Amino acid sequence: MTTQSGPTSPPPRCSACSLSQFCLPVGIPQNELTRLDQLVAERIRLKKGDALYLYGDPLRAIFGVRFGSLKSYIDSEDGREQVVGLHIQGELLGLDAIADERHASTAVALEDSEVCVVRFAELEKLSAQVPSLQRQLHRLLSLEIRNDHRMLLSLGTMRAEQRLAVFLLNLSERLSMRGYAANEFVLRMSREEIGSYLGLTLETVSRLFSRLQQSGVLSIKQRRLKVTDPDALRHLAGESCQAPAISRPR
Amino acid sequence: MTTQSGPTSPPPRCSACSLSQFCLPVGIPQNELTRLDQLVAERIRLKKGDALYLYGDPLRAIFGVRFGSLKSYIDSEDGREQVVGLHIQGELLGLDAIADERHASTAVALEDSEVCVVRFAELEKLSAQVPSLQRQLHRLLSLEIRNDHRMLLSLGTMRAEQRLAVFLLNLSERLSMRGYAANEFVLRMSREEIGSYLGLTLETVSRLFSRLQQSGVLSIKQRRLKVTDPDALRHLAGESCQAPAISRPR
DNA sequence: CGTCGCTTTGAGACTCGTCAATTAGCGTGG
DNA sequence: CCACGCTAATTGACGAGTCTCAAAGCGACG
Repeated sequence: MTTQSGPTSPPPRCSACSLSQFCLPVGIPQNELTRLDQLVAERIRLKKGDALYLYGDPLRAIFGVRFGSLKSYIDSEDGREQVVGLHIQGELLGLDAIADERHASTAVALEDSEVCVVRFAELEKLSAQVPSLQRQLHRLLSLEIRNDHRMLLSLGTMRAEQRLAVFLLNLSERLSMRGYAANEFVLRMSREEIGSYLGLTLETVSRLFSRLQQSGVLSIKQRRLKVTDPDALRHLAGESCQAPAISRPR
Repeated sequence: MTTQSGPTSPPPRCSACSLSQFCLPVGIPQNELTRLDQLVAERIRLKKGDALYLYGDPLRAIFGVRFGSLKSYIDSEDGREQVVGLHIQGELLGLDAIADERHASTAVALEDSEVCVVRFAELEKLSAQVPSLQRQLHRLLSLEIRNDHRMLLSLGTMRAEQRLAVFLLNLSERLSMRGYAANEFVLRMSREEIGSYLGLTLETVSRLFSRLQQSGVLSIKQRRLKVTDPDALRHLAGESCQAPAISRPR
């Protein structure tokens, strides 16, 4: 009930995966991909609520989301939980475990999901042999750092409404890149989980949704969200939505 | 005045560096270290306030702090600044640039400093040939992710006082690992920069210092800090100060 | 010795957290 | 198929914690 469930699916193949443009295979020539296929020999199915790994578990593998979604979180001593990642199709998780070969967070499925198991020791070995794989692994590690910095910017400088707007737009973009509707999707996290992710309470999140619905920016029923005025949402998120200009130090 | 200054120092050598236990050379056998020496052929001296790189600059190298310290930060559209890193001796910076080969933050020296220049393309190449170097690079990337997650926990769940206590203890630990006094050091960041790092205003930071001094936890004169009651500080930071226990999902 | 930047301190406003009560939705079992 | 119970979500009232604005103090440096 606590840990992962489900049997292994038929052997997956990165070379044939429709998510390869988001995941590890990016930039790897077809003939090298077969070597990655051999490495990723297993998938794990998770039911909603199942844990993929727990804080402290030894690192055996990192994981790519095949379908569904997961959250990862860490706990403070006093039992509060900080969601540090929301992982959807084609995204990797478990990267924070590489440092000392133990998972530094806990990952739980937000819905029935399936992940590909990338045994890490072998991935490292292969990435030393396949430059394009090495490149992509580094890219993904760096991207994670960058995203975390963006979250720090949210939590550090933005008011509640702006944080939520930024979060929704980011999610919207990631979903639409994967072929889903940009303005109509299902939130897989509860108000409490969203709050944890954004450094807010569940009540504040709920109130914000109500208010944004009231003002016609979006409509939300349970976790079904429709963005009715994307421009307004972008405006709330901070206008330009582009990369900030070069800054002047000092 | 804006960008880096100072001439190149005599050729540095990782194999002889006293900081090698914190930096890239960790775990690399002596005979391989000479190859790293060849790669790190340059150092840059920075005066307080000098920028090492700017947001958007093409990634040429990542950097190891040889002495001194730097902050890195990103800007939001409305001109606010979020400090995302404080880098002291032996720590690497620039890792967020790997994803798209452009720096995603700006790095500025907090005091007169010197950094080693690690040309990234060559580092990648070498790390494919030296497994222990690859291992350490991955460790450092992962560690950065982990630290960012800790910061998210701070900004997301802690009150101002606790954030500051956690920050001071973390800094204290990093300094003492490098042979400096654990309970007496100089803050290289202004109240404003500390506030930015912790998601607070400079006034709040200043008030916190005053209050902690009042209550005998520390004494601070300008940026000279003395922790007079480390246990009390640890208590404020959340007791155990150990890694949290394994969490129960759901 | 004066200037400038950083820091301190105060007063008041406002956002958001807390506590509490109510409602809505959903699965379960009678 | 409906009643029940549970969890998630909503809404309100209130207060605490920070932010904002403002003024004054302090130090460093030329």
